Amino acid sequence: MRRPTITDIAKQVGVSKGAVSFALNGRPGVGEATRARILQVAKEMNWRPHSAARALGGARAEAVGLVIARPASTLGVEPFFAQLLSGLQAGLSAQSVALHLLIVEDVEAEMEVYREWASAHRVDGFVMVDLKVRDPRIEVLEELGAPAVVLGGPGRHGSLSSVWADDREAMLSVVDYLAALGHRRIAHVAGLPAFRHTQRRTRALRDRAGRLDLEEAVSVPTDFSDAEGAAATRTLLSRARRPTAIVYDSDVMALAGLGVAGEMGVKVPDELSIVAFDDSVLTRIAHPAISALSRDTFAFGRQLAEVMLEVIAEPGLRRDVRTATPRLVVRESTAPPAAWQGD
Amino acid sequence: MRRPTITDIAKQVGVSKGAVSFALNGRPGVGEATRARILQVAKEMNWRPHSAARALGGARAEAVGLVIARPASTLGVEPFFAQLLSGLQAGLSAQSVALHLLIVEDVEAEMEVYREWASAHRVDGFVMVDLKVRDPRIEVLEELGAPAVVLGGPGRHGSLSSVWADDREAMLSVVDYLAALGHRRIAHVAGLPAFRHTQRRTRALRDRAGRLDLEEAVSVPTDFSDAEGAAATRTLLSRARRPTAIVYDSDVMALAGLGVAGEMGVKVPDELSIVAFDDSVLTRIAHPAISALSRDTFAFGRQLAEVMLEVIAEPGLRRDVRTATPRLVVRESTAPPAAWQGD
DNA sequence: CTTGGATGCTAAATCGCTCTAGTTGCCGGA
DNA sequence: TCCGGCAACTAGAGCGATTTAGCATCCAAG
Repeated sequence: MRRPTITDIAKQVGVSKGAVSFALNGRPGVGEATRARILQVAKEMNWRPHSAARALGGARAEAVGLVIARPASTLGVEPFFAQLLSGLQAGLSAQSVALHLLIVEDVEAEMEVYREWASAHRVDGFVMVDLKVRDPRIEVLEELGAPAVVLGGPGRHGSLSSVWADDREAMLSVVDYLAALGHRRIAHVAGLPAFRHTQRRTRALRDRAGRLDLEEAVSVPTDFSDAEGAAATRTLLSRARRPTAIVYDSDVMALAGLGVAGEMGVKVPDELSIVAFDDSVLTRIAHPAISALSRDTFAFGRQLAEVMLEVIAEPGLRRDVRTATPRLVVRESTAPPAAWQGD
Repeated sequence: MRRPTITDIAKQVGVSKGAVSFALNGRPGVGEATRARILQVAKEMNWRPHSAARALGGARAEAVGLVIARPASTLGVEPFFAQLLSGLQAGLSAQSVALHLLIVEDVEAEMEVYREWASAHRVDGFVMVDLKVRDPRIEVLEELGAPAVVLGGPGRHGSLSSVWADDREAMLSVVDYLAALGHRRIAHVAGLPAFRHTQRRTRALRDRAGRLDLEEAVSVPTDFSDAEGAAATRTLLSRARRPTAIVYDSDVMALAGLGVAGEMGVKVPDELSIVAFDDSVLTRIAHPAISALSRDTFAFGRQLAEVMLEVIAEPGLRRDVRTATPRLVVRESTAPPAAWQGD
């Protein structure tokens, strides 16, 4: 048995297709009695809209697209994305807008999907994550003229809207705190250098190190994996004068680093303080629990949704929203350095 | 400037729409020379297909749907899904079939999405995960007549195809190993009792406990969260005669349990052995590293894709594929119980 | 009694593509 | 020379919805 169409409903009720369309979309053009009968029959026949047909007509797709180009192994462990997705979806579904998520191999594929979805009216707008230094996706989205919101900033995202947290500010607060505890040799196990936020964090550390006159402040780039996080930690702790504090760009790497410290007999927090960018179950589960920069990622996703809906409603609008700066939650992994005896 | 359509191409080349359609889809009906010219112009105009229009005509959507009804907090930490997705996508994209992923609040919403996507021809088939005891989704999918593959089994999924790993066999291997080490009191921190696989694991433990004449073998249900995993562990370890081994239904809960053991001064593995169902970075990162039931989740996803494509190609076909049983990888968290002195 | 404007509805065009049923032109065979 | 057959291509219907133009009908005001 075929799926019912508005034509079937029209026949059944004895009115025209147009009338049915008006009734089902709650717009004027039909009387109350007819409208009620149409809705009744539609329900009985278990009718539901054919989104492809709607899209053809040029109507709203009532969906936004999110394409992520990342190896799944990275994606899996980071609670950040799941939380973000959850918030995003909550915000969108309030206006019954769906979220179309696709995970692809690389940025090339990601841009191709943008083009396809845009030209097929599959979505009304895009959310772009993992802003890179000189990001080619910006240009594609601008060219397509599709509403888009970039997660990340500030700046460097052309004419697109953005929602961002201040990574620089967050990093400064961590460095200040560690310096106040007495740390003079601080290392930073960073993420992919191609990411804008990695760059901002790295630069923040360097800037502040100069101002505070720290003895050492290195950033070691990694690919965000636990393996490279562990390797970087091993290298750092093998030095003659090893750092007394390490800041990790993700919770997974922090956990891996904690493991390496244990394996090398370096006591946390007595001989080494550890701080993680991004908070999650992992930092709380660990022993000792890891001090982390925490933020309400769910709320972040919600804000993203809000901005997205605004931009869709009013194309051409450009919004730049700065969200709350992640705040340092101190747990058991940070303490004054062992050798600290005043300045 | 409007997006180019086949009509534009037809005009430009000087042929009919039909010819263009034939050429672009690589089917007979046009000469080689014309075909080449059409493809050339299509490329120049940067044309790409409008999937909605295709779907309207009743053609393949070249996409499969995966809807997950889970709180994002659970989703985020478990690497299982990301790995699975990755494998699934790899398998599908080999035939350039896309994957449409949606995360929803509950099973009701999930079924609604099934109906919508099916009636809108948005996907050619569905992958269903998290098979429940008496699962209402089975009926919906059968009624829709859409090709579908269930992850989980064996049995209890009506006329739908399935891909599954033998949870029972896996649990038995763990229990046998622990018993061989000398453990007589084994606990099981289980997942949601509504899940089929939770049920199978629980039953396997109970069955084997009888056969091996164990002193104790309890299963404690949880919601898969680290919080409940920790709470269950606390309760178990607070008993007068506490278990000497605990099997956790997920890696996250195992990690949480390990934390609780540390906090209560129970030494792992000397006083307590820990085993995790599902392997990942987390079990390797932990200290001591956690013994876990490991499987190639990526390959699992790939197999899922294969079966999905087969079922789409030949509707009505029913396949039941049993994949490799997860194998126990022994790490540092398992050992003979401290008090063990022969029988 | 006529006119004007709502109101309630219909008919048909439209969106981009696929696919079937022709139509045309050319080649080879009798 | 004529015809059958095939390859190459065209015309146009159809997919399920939206949307616009237009047509009755009815009521109120002049």
